[in-house]
Amino acid sequence: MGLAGRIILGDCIAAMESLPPASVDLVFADPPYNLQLQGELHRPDDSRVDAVNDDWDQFESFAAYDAFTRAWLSAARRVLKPDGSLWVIGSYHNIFRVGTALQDLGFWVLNDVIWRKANPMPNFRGRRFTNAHETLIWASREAKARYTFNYEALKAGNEDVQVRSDWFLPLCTGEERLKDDTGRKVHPTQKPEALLARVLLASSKPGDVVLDPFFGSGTTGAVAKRLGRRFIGIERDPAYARAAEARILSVEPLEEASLAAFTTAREAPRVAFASLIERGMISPGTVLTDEKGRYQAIVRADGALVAGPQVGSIHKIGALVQGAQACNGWTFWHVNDNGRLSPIDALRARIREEMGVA
Amino acid sequence: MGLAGRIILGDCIAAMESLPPASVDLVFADPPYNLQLQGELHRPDDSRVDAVNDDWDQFESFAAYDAFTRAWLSAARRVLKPDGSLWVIGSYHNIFRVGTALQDLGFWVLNDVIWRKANPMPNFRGRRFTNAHETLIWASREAKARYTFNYEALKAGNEDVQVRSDWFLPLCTGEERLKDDTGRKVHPTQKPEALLARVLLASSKPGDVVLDPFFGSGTTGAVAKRLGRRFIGIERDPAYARAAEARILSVEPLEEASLAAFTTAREAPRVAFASLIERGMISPGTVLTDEKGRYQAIVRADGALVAGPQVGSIHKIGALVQGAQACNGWTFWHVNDNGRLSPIDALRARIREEMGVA
DNA sequence: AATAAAGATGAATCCGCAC
DNA sequence: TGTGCGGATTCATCTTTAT
Repeated sequence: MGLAGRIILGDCIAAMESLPPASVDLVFADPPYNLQLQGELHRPDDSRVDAVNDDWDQFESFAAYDAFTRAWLSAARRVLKPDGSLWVIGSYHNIFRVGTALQDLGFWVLNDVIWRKANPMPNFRGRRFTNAHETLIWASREAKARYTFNYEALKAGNEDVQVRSDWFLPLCTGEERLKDDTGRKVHPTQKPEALLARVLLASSKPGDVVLDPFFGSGTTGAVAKRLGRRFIGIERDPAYARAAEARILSVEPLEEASLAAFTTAREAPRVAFASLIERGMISPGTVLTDEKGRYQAIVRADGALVAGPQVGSIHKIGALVQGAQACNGWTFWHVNDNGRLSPIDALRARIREEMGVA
Repeated sequence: MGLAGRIILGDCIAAMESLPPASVDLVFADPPYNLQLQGELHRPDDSRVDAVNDDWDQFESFAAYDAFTRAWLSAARRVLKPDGSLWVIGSYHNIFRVGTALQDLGFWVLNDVIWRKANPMPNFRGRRFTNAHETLIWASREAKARYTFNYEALKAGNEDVQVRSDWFLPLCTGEERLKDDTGRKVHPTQKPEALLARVLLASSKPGDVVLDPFFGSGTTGAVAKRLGRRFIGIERDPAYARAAEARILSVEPLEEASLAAFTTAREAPRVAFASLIERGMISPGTVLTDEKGRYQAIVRADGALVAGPQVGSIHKIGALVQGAQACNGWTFWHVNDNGRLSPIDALRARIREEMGVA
């Protein structure tokens, strides 16, 4: 088993410009945070906090950071497919700059998502609230994009309740945290795989191409490989890139059965109401009612419904009799099935079953 | 007892410019969010969502919104004392613009704080994550300010634990929500008093002057009066200002002794099956069975279960394989744990223990 | 009167294909 | 590129009505 993706060594803007346009389904970016730490930070016991102050994280000014941000976001936008989307993670130091820049460039914000940390670092000086979260922005390439969102699958894994914009997850520690020979962490801001897993499961499909322009220790690549996505990682530090490659090589992809897309109600093939009549499931002249028997309509041979002087589709007539804006006729209208009311949607389900679509 | 503060009727920028410089200890601002709503939105039951589409929330472009933001932030900065601080609340529609502007103007971000809504409006169309939070930015007037932060009092009121940057609070509804004679809400975006109470308790002292340039229905004034702070509220809509005045007049100030409480709302402990997978307690592809091994299902990476052609939650699939109406998947499904079947509910209990929600 | 069922509602950038 | 229309979609909480 190979890498199941590629790691490009070099500057992320140049590397993205070398990629073909509209070739990427999803971008996940964890850009430098522009932390303006003044001096070193010490814990109450005087031990030094291993803060994020590597060279790559220093920017002279907000203007320089903004220019850098616009440059990489523009490059990312070029390589994104029209229906692709982008995630960026950041903290209050940089996320407002990033959010403003991506809105200005035409990205369309879909959600901001809060990663609530289960075990954040306390505020040792007691001068602020414990900084217990980071912010992710999820945005489509443009306002009208038909982006991927696996709503039903996420809901099924979440007690049948739709997933909220605040996610509670532990930090990346322990076994998962990459360490070098001397036991020191390889990368200062390694993200937990659980976070990337949620991102990829929510907004990409198996086989999609996921680009991470700030690859670092390769969490995006590791999770992409495991979840059957392809990846492109760009990293300018050879040491990080080597660590990422070794890490990803040891990842086992999951079986297809635990990944396959399932057909949702939205994607299920259309069934015409007339086909119920053609198959003899409903006879012309049958009286349909709503669940409580308050409204009724008569089935015509051509699949239209009649309610008084009105003729129309099951949806139109359903809306009309209720005085509603819209109506799903499949769930609204019922037939009398041996003395019990049953929605005509049950008949549609039988047809779909025959068609071999669950 | 009078108002214990003043309400200025008029444009907030002009009004702030008429105030003396360096005269205010704290600013709390709830500016327009620039929502940019398109058409109407209906709930699945066809009822119409009462959207915020008031004139005051309409801006021509991001540039226009940015200009407005910079103008009011500049005016607010002038009236702030050197050691004063400022809070702004917003959503992803506007908060990045606000955060960028205030950083550019020299404010120093101390925290971003997440208001996690206990009862947010769902995403009715299932196209995004539930937008379940709003963001507050807390910033001092300048980087070296000796701002007020009542660390010890907050910690003491929070079970001796540092207060985190994510706050779980319900929406402003019920009795607290101001209604007019016809029973309609007075203001479309009234904030909960508990939110303002946390802000004022954290970052102001009794007797401090708190300025709210977007006073609306006067939540800031009501809480300020109750907590023994003075307030200046600026509101351009006379109807809102009148409602705010009447509201605040009926507020009783609290005794000083009872001011310190920083109580946390109780969160319903809910563990998603997907989180067992994220934490590596169950691997995708694992076969779950019932207690007697009669039924089985495969765990997907996203936390759904697969049984033959069917995909769904642990509860839905549990019900389906049994032909039952409903099923508690937590107690029905078991994993093979070293040759012994153990209910997945045992794994959930371990997570709950970690979360401290036994 | 007490309990249950039904209705209302909240800062929302909320569809997609065929013609 | 616009229009028409099939038909898919909701959670927690508080209030009102029914039993």
